[in-house]
Amino acid sequence: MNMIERAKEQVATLTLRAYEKAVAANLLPGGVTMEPAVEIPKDTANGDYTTTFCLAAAKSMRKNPREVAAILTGQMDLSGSYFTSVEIAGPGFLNFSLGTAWFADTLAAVEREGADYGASDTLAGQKIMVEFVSANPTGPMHMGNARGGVLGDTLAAVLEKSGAKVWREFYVNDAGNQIEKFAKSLEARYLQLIRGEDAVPFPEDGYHGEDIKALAKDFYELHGEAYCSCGETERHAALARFGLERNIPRMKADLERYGIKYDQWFFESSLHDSGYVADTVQTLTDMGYTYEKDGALWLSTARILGEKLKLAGKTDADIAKLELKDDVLRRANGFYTYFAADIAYHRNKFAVRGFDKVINIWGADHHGHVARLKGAMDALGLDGEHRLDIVLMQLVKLVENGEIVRMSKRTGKAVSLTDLLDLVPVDACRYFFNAKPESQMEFDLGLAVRQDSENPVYYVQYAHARICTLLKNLAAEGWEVPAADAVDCAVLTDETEITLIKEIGRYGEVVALAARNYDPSHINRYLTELAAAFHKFYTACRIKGETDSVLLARLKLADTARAVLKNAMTLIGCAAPEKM
RNA sequence: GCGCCAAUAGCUCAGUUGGAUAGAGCAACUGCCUUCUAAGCAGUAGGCCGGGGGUUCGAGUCCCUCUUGGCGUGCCA
Repeated sequence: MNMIERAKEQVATLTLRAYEKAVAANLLPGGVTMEPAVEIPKDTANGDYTTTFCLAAAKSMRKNPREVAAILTGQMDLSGSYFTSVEIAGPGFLNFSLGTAWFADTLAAVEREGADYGASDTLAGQKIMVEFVSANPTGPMHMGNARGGVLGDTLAAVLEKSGAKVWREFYVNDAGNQIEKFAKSLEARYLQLIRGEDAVPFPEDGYHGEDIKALAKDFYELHGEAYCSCGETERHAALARFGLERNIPRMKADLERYGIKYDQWFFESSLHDSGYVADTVQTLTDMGYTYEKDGALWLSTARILGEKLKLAGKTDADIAKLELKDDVLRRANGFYTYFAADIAYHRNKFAVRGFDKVINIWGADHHGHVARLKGAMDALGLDGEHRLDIVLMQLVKLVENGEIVRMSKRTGKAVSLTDLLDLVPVDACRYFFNAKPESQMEFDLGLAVRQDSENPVYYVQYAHARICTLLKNLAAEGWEVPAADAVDCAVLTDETEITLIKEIGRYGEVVALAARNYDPSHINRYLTELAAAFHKFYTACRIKGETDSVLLARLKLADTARAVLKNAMTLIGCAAPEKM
């Protein structure tokens, strides 16, 4: 249980105990069974914790909420608790104020738990896969992939911190139509090198990027004209294989520069080769979810989703309005669609590899796919509704000189991750891209280049470096950081000291929130607030030259702040430098 | 047309399950370094929380509706 949960639990217990005493003394009617709701007021003038119990329970007691509150405070015994006072406020809030017992417990918890501080076991025993980026291996990755990479990796870390066993996976789309398109594009560039640019037309829907030309050139230098006169199928296969063998290691290298490492790179082709796609489609057919039309095999998506919506309480008219459509699984030409492979892939995640939960980070442009994939999992009896979660991430709008730069592989104007990292340091990228997934973001290239002290990541890193120097200077004078139980928290009375301890104590709650909401950006904001709390403390309170008990308590407080800053920065993948 | 996401300070965004006087950073302005890192701190200014209805003790938050922006609605992936 984290420090906030412990305090909240005490508020609820104290309130209920006071209520029971009031009932026993015939001051209030009995029979109220509701659990007191405990909140943290926005304004600390209203205490550190507040309960709305009196507001909520007053009605059934046929009393005024303030009256109930007055009776409860009269019966309340705070001795031995974290709290030093309880006050009635506003329409009937009960406001509790924290005392040194909670401060001491917080410092002790950070000391005891070390790198595990902030961790919980809320997801213990859960095997979770986070699949993210999964960019097409047909070209370099772009800004949207950078955001997905940071988001996925940080989310995975946050879930790990909550006790889950997390598997990071990259799905490599090395089969299907776009690989064929990739091969045809390479083929055109390759033949152009041999026969001249005007002699070979470039496919209209091919990949126009410079990287394709470069790959074709490398291929030509390696194989010469050997693949000029062979059959088209053989040439396509050779070119595609060559291209993928070049591109995939580059993607790995780019992601590693961001500190992102996967447990597995899963190849779509393996699902086709093993017959698992065919088997999955056959299974759906055996279950009666498919039919043939116009030579293709269709999945009855409309029926599957329609029945699901009906169970959820939608009317036939509502459902009709959605104009649900069926999907092709196997084309008339005999090839399986991407959708069929994706169903097989997700069936594999659940049925073969046994993940309890699968989280996919997708670009918002794929959202039309969410319901269909979940429906297909439901049809297979794998409960996609509850076990498959899709985090939709809005795309990054790249802006340069006020102009929007399109991020498309086809136009070839994309800014690659490599380019980006040459401009902006990794820490800044990780911090910047770790934003709320559903918010659209603009990335101004001009701004990125001169992103130095303006970037909030430096604010946070500076706080950490500042503490490290401070500790070093004090150590040189013979002052060692004391153990928590040797610190007298009663001397920590300055407002900035108390705010800082409260920030430190809040960390576990922030991690839990980030995990619950699948939104690791909570950690970013927390870091800014923790750093601010330290900077304010540092400005208001001196350490050197104070009396021993004050010096030691402040030294311990600073060191504890340092530990939590480092803990949280590590969690989001940012370095915590010891000097700047 | 239908669907998903968004709309809060000049800009980028916070705002937990509905709670008390809506917050922070950047930009602007004013102060603070002979004493532990000024990449910092203190202060000033900046708001019909897109519009309108509803639900209730109480709405930025929930429901309806309208407006604006992004995205989707392929035998593409």
